[in-house]
Amino acid sequence: MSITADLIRGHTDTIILSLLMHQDSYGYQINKTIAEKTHNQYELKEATLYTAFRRLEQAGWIRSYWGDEQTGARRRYYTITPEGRAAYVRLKQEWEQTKRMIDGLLVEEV
Amino acid sequence: MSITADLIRGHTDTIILSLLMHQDSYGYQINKTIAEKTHNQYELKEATLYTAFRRLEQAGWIRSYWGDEQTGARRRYYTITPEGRAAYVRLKQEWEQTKRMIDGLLVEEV
DNA sequence: TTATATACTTCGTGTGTCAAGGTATCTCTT
DNA sequence: AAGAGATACCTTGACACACGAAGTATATAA
Repeated sequence: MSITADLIRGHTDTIILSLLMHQDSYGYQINKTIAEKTHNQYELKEATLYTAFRRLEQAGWIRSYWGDEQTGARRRYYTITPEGRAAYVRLKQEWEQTKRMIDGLLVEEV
Repeated sequence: MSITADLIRGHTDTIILSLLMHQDSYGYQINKTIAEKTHNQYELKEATLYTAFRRLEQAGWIRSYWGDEQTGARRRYYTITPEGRAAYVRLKQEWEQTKRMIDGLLVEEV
């Protein structure tokens, strides 16, 4: 989409988990939601997105199931697990801490 | 040091440039300053640090010269170039933008 | 019928981080 | 005089995440 890319690295999982906190969703929709919420400033690359799903499922933080669409392409839905919710809380705290840390390191006066 | 690690990825260069905005410095000291400023929450691994220096010098954002220490280990000092200062301004803006973006994506209610 | 949107997947590559190892000098303690 | 610890730098190889590119398949709008 624009600038950002490497700066997000490491936050992908947190972002995905965050969206799943509300409700189950599937890859394509999750990405559209991200685009929407960031006013089209950001969108995950498909490969990144699906890699993250596999990683999160591997970690036991999400579970997946096929939707029962009668029409259109099949959708693989994801649910966040209790462990995933706990992980999200941790990751969010880490984000807050990291944010403060970086802010403390970057000088104001330019 | 603690938690953080992957979350910083991509901000290393910005942090180093930020410290060089004040004054010239050398690897070891830069790392100590980071540790100090973050209350020992964070410190770059040496390999990461020196890799970053090479990358930044390659990009023309910093220049290096040997200090004239009469005693103790030799020190390679780094100076930020005008291009480096311009880059820093950009990187800091990108950080602010990324920060807002991620904040907008992470739900409050847990 | 062609293009576009929806939807998922896999493979190979690149970049940044880091563990581990190395070199060398100085100071403080024993 | 020997040894430990701090200071200071450097290189190599491995790993993880992100991503470009390509492929599959269905539905709809032009």
